[in-house]
Amino acid sequence: MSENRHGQAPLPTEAELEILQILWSRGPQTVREVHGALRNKQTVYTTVLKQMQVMKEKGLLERTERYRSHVYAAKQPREHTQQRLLTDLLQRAFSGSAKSLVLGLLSSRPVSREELAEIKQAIRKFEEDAK
Amino acid sequence: MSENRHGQAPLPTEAELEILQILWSRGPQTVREVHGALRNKQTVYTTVLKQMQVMKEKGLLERTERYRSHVYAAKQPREHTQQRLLTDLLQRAFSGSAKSLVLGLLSSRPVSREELAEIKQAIRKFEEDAK
DNA sequence: CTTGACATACGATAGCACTCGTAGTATCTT
DNA sequence: AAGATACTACGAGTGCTATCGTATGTCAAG
Repeated sequence: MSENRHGQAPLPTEAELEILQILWSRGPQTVREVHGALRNKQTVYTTVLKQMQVMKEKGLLERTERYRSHVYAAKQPREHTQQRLLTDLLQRAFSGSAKSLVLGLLSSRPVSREELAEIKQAIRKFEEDAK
Repeated sequence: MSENRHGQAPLPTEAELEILQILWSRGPQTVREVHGALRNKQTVYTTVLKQMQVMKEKGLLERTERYRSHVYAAKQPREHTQQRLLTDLLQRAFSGSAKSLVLGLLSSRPVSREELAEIKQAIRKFEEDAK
């Protein structure tokens, strides 16, 4: 009853994504530690606990029992989840057109020269890797 | 009580976006017409009606009274909403890094030669317009 | 004028995300 | 041993989305 049929976990919600970000950047953490990292949000300890329990049930997190407290880790790497979220938006909002997505990205806000250079570099990097 | 404080409507939800897509591509429509365009979803007429009423309340749609039935139109153009959705995802999932977003976009699935060319062209187009 | 077709308005419900309080349990300290 | 401390488990409430059924209004044809 816990996992999905294809072992494919659902896309994380807003609050779940925040927790994942912490686990991705800091590595496996206890609930206490995650709660500490979220202190800017005024959310109570047991809320974070409950949320991470639900995420484990959904297959978003893995849990390793430990001496005193449990340690949670993201089940999927950051890039994988980012790509799934992006693909989802690409379909829903851009009808699958990567071109208009990129165009939208550039015109959505002032893009610095550095940022543009980085983007172009990302494309070159991809072209290299493709060979 | 209808509009937002800044006249800034909330981001559309999944189902709302589907309705917006129809209005963007076909222009202003009655509920009956939108319902017709959604016949693949097995959703009842009054559901679509209610949804569009809510969207008007949120400021996502405009309504013009008419002889017998109302006509609804998207309040914001497609590009504007696409950009807001994209910016939202950029912040939430990519910590604002446009570079990793583009990289994620490219590696998320097989990208055809044509698609890649289109993307590069989009960037050139943006660089032109920037001058 | 009555009836049928077609429209809007709106209440009720189910599901999900998020939140918190309380209870239970194990460990540490004195 | 007893109380303080720290952790997990879980029920329950709130708010929002999506859905549908029913009530109501309007017009046109007979």
